[in-house]
Formats: sequence, structure tokens, C-alpha cells
Amino acid sequence: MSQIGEHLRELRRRRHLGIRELAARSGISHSTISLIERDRISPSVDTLSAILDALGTTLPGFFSGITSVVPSSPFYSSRDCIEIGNHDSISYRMLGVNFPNRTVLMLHETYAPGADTGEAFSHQAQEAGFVMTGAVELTVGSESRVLMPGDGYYFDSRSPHRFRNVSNEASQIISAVTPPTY
Amino acid sequence: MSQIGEHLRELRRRRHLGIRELAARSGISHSTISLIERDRISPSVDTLSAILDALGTTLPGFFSGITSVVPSSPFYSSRDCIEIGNHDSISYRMLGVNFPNRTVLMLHETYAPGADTGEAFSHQAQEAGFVMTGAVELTVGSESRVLMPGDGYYFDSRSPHRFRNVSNEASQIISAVTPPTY
DNA sequence: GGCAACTGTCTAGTATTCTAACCGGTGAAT
DNA sequence: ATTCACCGGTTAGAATACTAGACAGTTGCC
Repeated sequence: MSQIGEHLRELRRRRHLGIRELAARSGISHSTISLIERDRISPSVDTLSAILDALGTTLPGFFSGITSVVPSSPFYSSRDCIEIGNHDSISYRMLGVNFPNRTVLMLHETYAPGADTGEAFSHQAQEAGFVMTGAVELTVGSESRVLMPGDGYYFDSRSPHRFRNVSNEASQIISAVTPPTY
Repeated sequence: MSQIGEHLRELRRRRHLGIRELAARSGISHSTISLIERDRISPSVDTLSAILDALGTTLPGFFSGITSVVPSSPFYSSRDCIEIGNHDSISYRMLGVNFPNRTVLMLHETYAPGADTGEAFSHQAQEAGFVMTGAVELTVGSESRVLMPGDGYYFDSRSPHRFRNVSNEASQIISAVTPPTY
């Protein structure tokens, strides 16, 4: 929304390009670019991608350069941690909701007895965590192991992985994923 | 962009969320999400951002580039977590010792009653953590607060910060720092 | 067998982005 | 001072994203 227009305009100016010239190179009309740069419209990903192409940039590069200037409070009480799981048998409570340019996804995970994530496949990221309560069977690739409180894990998320609560009480894990693609 | 839909669908499935549930949380209609996931339309940045918000992800995280890493053994029992603290009153037990190209420093921190880190500056990084037991007074910049079990924090490590155990029992924190500037 | 509560897809209509053409302003050459 | 070339901004109309609601398939309960 906000910084996109400003950021785009700066990228263009840095290359000493006019709006019309950028339009010609990207195949997007100059009026559209003008509107985007002044935050009058929110471009589609296709449109933005075409423009960035002409600037020699990429979508990841573009968004990694955006930094919010809004400072947020460093403290998060229990109720500030928003739920991003499916509520039923598995709870994922996320930390740092409004943190600008968050680079790590920190979670407080709670699994009901018998809860199972099912197999999840490659997202390019790294995952680490400690088991706090209960007992969790973690499968990564073809390996499997039951982790007890105090134990932990660290694996590349590109390997298919799966968590299963094998205790008869709630299992809790504190985990971190970076980049926060989960 | 063809892989956007597939990527988005996988993110959603990984959380065991239905299209309708995600729609309700993001404020975007379920039909739109369906169309995006099947690459029938190219979402506007606003729309995509709203959806990613509900998934606990960010635009930079979503578009972040591909890094290939060869995984080692993903499991770490308690005794595999090496101590990097000073052993006296503060313990820092690190996860993923020999993980190649580690991008996050995951710690199990234990503070004896009264233990105090003193004021610390750090390199550019981000820190997040959950308090598990005890009570910890955290000071970041000029702000200070006592965090109880279940509470957490997330701040930019460039701000001077300090941890102090204000309970009469051991306080434990599970934390993550990225990049692992240690 | 229903019936209810899900799942994801499809369609008709609305809202928004995007384009083409036009607008006034600047500066340089004649 | 006119003309020309360029700049970015504005605006109807075309193209596309987005929404509400209907549809079919699946699961599970009675």
C-alpha cells in the first residue's frame, strides 16, 4: 500500500528514467505507472512484476528493500499473540504481529493429544524449535524421532516434515522459522 | 506469475486452513482466493498482502529468493544443545550447532534468580522470544516491562537491551535471533 | 437413506485497475 | 513568440480483479 509508490519512484529516478520511458520498456502504460507511484491504485502482481523487470529488479528484491518506519512496541503479552492455526487440535500463536519487516516467524505451538500436522512439503526456509511439554514425534524426510521436553530440532524446511503429539497431554513447542514463509 | 498460486495454496494447506476460513480471516472473498491459487487472476498487491497477513507471512517473506541448503540430522536432544553462556547465573543453550548455513540462532536461556545480562548492544538483527517460567524484566531502549510465562518479545537488536530475572526461581526463555550474529 | 456441515469451483455482476487520449507546464531551438 | 519535444498528471472507456451466491462433491452423524 503505502511505501510501494514511493519506493518505485525512487528506483526509477535512481536510474534516470522518465515515466514514459519506463512505460515503453515495461509494456505498462505511463498513466498506470503514474498512478502507482502516487499510491492511487494498488498494482496487480503481474503489472508490478513487469515494471520491476524493466528496472532490472525482482519482486523479492523490491519487497526486501521496503522497510516500515513505524516503530512498534517490543512487548507482547499472551493475548497479543494472534492465532494463525486452525483452532481445533493445533494452535499456532504468532509473536511480533506488527513488527516491521519481520524476518523470523516465532510461534508458540500447542498440540492436543494425538494431533498431527500431516506431511508438509518444501518451503525454502529453516526451522528450529524446543519441545516444552508433552512428547512430539517429528518426522523429517525419512527420519523420525520422539522429542521430549528440553529436546529440540533444527532442519531445512525443504525436507518434508511432520509433527505428531504422541503423549496423552497437550504438547507445546516454541519454534522459529526464517524467512517467515512458514 | 505462475508459481504464486501454487505457493499460496501450499502455505494455506500447511496450516490446515480451508479457503473459506482464510477468506474470513483476511477479509478477501473465498472465490478470489480460489482464483488466485489456480492462477486465474493476478492479485493486486493489496489483496495479496491482506491474505499473507492472515497467514502470518509478509510480502518480502513470500517473495524471498531460493537458497539451497544441504540438511544435516534434524534432531537435537537436550545434551546436543551446546552451552554458549557463562554458566554462572545465565545459561544459553544453542540449537543446531552444526547446521550448515544457519540463518537463525535458537536459544534455550535459563536465568538464576536475580541474574542480569547488563546492557547490551548488538549488530543488526532481530530478536524474538517467549518467557516460559519465572518472570523477566526486559528493557529495550527506554522502555521496560516484566514478562510472565506465555508473554513474549520481538525487537530490533540494534536497540540497547537488557534481561533481568525478577522472580525467586529460575527464569527460562526460548528465543531466536536472526541473522545469527554471534 | 437423508440431512447437515464441510470442501473447492463456477458464474453473473460489481468494483477496481489499466489504457488511450488529452491536459497544462517546462525548456530549448528557431 | 512560436514551435517542437519532452515531462508528469488527469480522465473516459476498456480490461481485469474481485464479490456474492449457487453448484457439486465429500464426510460424518442419526
